[in-house]
Amino acid sequence: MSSPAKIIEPRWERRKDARPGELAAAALELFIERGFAATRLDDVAKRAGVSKGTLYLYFDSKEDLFKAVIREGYVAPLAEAEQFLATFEGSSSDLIREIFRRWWVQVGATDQAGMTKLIIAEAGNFPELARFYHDEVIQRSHALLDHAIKRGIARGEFRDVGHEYSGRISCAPMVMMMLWKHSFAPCVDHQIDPEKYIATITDMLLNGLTVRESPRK
Amino acid sequence: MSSPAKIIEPRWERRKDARPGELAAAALELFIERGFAATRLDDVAKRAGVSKGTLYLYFDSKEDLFKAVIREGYVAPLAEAEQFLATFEGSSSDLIREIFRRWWVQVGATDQAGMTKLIIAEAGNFPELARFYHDEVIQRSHALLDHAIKRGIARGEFRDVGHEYSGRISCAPMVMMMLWKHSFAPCVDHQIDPEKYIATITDMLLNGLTVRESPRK
DNA sequence: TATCTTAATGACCGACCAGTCATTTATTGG
DNA sequence: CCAATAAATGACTGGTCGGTCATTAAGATA
Repeated sequence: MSSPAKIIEPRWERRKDARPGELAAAALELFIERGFAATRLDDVAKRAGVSKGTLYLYFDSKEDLFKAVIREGYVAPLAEAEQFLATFEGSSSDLIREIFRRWWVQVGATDQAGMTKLIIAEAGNFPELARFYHDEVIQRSHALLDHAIKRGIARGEFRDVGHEYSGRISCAPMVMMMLWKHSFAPCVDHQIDPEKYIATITDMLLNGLTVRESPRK
Repeated sequence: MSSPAKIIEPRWERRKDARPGELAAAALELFIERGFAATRLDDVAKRAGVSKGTLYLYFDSKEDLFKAVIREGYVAPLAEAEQFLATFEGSSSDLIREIFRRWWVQVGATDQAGMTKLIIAEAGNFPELARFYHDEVIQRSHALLDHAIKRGIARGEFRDVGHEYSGRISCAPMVMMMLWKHSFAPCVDHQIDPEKYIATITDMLLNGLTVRESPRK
């Protein structure tokens, strides 16, 4: 009944180097999907194609795994954005538009966007991680927008709207779209069209609601 | 050894009418503090001064308790806001300003604001609850702002910014402030001044960033 | 091919918690 | 004062999941 040339598959392979990365990637997916507490390490291991015991060969605890995922996640599209801002030469309106566009392509549309929700959700349980994320990501994002707005003011393109909260407020609709994508979007049928949404943001942000005597582009 | 005039304290009292409200209030506090999944019903009961068994006399399940908390906190202020909008007679700019002001006083500054974070955090694990919150709170909030903007357009006060996302975008900065208050604010020292923040929102929302030929109030 | 090292396994433990229900006791009404 | 009623209790159950460890077997070495 058994084929004569049967190849015996090994039950598992030794891949010491690849395991941590694969486990962290699996954990990222599940943390984003379910949150920290609700993610079972059995599931993380299964998604990485190993057993839970193997996970504990590479990470001391669930929290250790979480920290590893966070550290690995704060990549440098932000650094790139800061570079872009420093060398941009067009109008400040175009700069704002371009920042939002890149933000969406490089972060918002990727899995990384789910990290925002994750951190907000777990901030209470892991204040030290929240602080880290705040300093490395949030602070810098706000500063980026703030800087773009200051540039506009300095060039006489923008009104002086006060420098304390303008960056934060500008970011809010983008952040909300990312949060939406990873919270309500999967369970209600009301999807957001990113392109149209971003177009509306920039229009509202730049031109405001009230009518103008002399409308601008 | 025992005093002769000893008053025997009853171990508990019958207070059928007061229990549900007290339990819901205790649940709100703990849900905000720890999240939905991490809140133990034993603790809710203890904080309300009863046993867990009593909780189940008034609520069918943990989810049922959650829905009761939502209904109690949001439904009334929203209905009031809808009523306010329908009868408001001033300028649409003032209407927007007043909506934000009331939003903050009635929800944002209260414990209820923490439910927003909670729902975003747990939406993936409890889609039923997310749907409920979406239909009862979010949809109506967006519609409210949207309606105010439409009113402004109809009266020739506002530009037509497209009706698909304008309500949602207008809400975003307020929602972000509520999220901030219940996530990062407790663990970083960067506090937000609500009054100043709201003033900046309304200014930016109404007037936009770009300079005007003829500035408005 | 025989032996050794260690990556990987998975059964197991103990703590935790939503939800149940038989029992207790405050309150009411005759 | 004495049932009768039902509000409230808290021990208990069944299932879940983070973390452990004795065992297994893949791959290296000679």
